[in-house]
Amino acid sequence: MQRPAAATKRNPVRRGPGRPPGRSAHDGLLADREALLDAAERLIRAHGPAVTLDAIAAEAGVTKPILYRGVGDKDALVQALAERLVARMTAEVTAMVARADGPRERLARLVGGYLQLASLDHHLYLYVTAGGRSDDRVRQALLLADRSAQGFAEGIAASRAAQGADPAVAMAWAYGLIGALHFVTLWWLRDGTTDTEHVAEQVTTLLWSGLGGQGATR
Amino acid sequence: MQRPAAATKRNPVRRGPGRPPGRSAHDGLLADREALLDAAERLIRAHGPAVTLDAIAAEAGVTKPILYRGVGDKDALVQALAERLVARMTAEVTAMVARADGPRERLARLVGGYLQLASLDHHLYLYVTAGGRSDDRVRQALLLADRSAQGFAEGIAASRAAQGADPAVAMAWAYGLIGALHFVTLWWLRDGTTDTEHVAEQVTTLLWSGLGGQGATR
DNA sequence: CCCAGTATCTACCCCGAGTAGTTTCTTGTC
DNA sequence: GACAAGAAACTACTCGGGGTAGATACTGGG
Repeated sequence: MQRPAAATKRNPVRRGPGRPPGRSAHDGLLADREALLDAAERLIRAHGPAVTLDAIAAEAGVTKPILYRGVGDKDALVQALAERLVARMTAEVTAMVARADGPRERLARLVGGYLQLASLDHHLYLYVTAGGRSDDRVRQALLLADRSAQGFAEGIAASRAAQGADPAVAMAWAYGLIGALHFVTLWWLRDGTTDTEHVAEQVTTLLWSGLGGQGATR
Repeated sequence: MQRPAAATKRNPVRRGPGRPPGRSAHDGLLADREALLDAAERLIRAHGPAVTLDAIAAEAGVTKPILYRGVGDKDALVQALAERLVARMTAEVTAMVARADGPRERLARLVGGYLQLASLDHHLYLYVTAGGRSDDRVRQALLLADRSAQGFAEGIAASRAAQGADPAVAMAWAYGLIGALHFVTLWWLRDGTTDTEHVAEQVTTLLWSGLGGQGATR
């Protein structure tokens, strides 16, 4: 029940718990949600997907409870980062796709863009696709997919409907597409045997023409 | 430096560390590698993918160090279980595929078999695809894929060569295929909106004819 | 000036992976 | 057959990361 040691009012030797002295509120603009997520991204980019929540909080200049208040638990962090990553990738890929001629070329740009963006952010990509702690492993694995499948599915359904084909396949196709992209990305990030363009072209061919390959020669 | 309590020679009240009395060696045939893996599978099937190594050891009638001696660390366990699962799935799917007519029908059986077998063993499937602890998350995600991609790739390369097409796409296609199957499986296991056959048919169509869909009407 | 309320930190808990060290059994040797 | 060296198997620990409780300092209204 006694002050730990010689911790007089302005003594910087802090020991016990409690809000630290100094630092009046609104001092720096620390610790809002976006700043926390920015710090997490920075650290993951720099140190790989194995960073701890303590380290992320420290990078943001705060401590764990603040991180929990602002973002939530680790699953929530992963989910928030996934949403930001998906938003960025979607925007970039959409822009790439817009500058394309036929539908096949659009697919080619999508595949190439996905590979390229994932490799640029590959630590973050890994954190988001495999970083979770949840018992519900499925949620983690499908996080990226869930966020982008809706958009994919709409595109697929619209395209199919325009062709007079059944649009009900959209969801299954969306997850299949993303799964294919994801695994090829992981494989390519790990082994990196071929160059991007080559792999992208191969995957595009698979996704466009299928194993049946009626149009595969190209 | 004294015996904990009243633990006389035949007193079943064991306290301190040390090999337990009784149990002469070769008593029961416990604790060989296969028995350990069997116990792990049993427990995962029964209790989901969140089982601990302690629990697995207990299920096998031994303790953690024995599990480590027989199998290795958690990554090794996951890998060993993945190999067994892949072996079983490959055998079953191969048998199914053998009873099929054309190449498209073979693909359809492969897809359907994959979905069906994964759903039968879905806890184990999740443990193997998402259960690892490794910092190298990629390895975990690709474990199943690595084990089966080789076989897929050979099949693809052979088929392509027979058609006079470039077999170099085989590896990329194999990972793409498995990724598509895996994500559709996860999605379907989680949401389960449609019945197996329907989803399998949709995925088969995607993989056989692609998004281009020159032969998509079937 | 004081008190309620709020912000933030330190120090802890929990749980699971992995390991050290102790005890018992076995087997070879005299 | 007694004994010692070594193998086998256990208990109990450390370590590390996620998550939380409780202590302490700042802020603003009465």
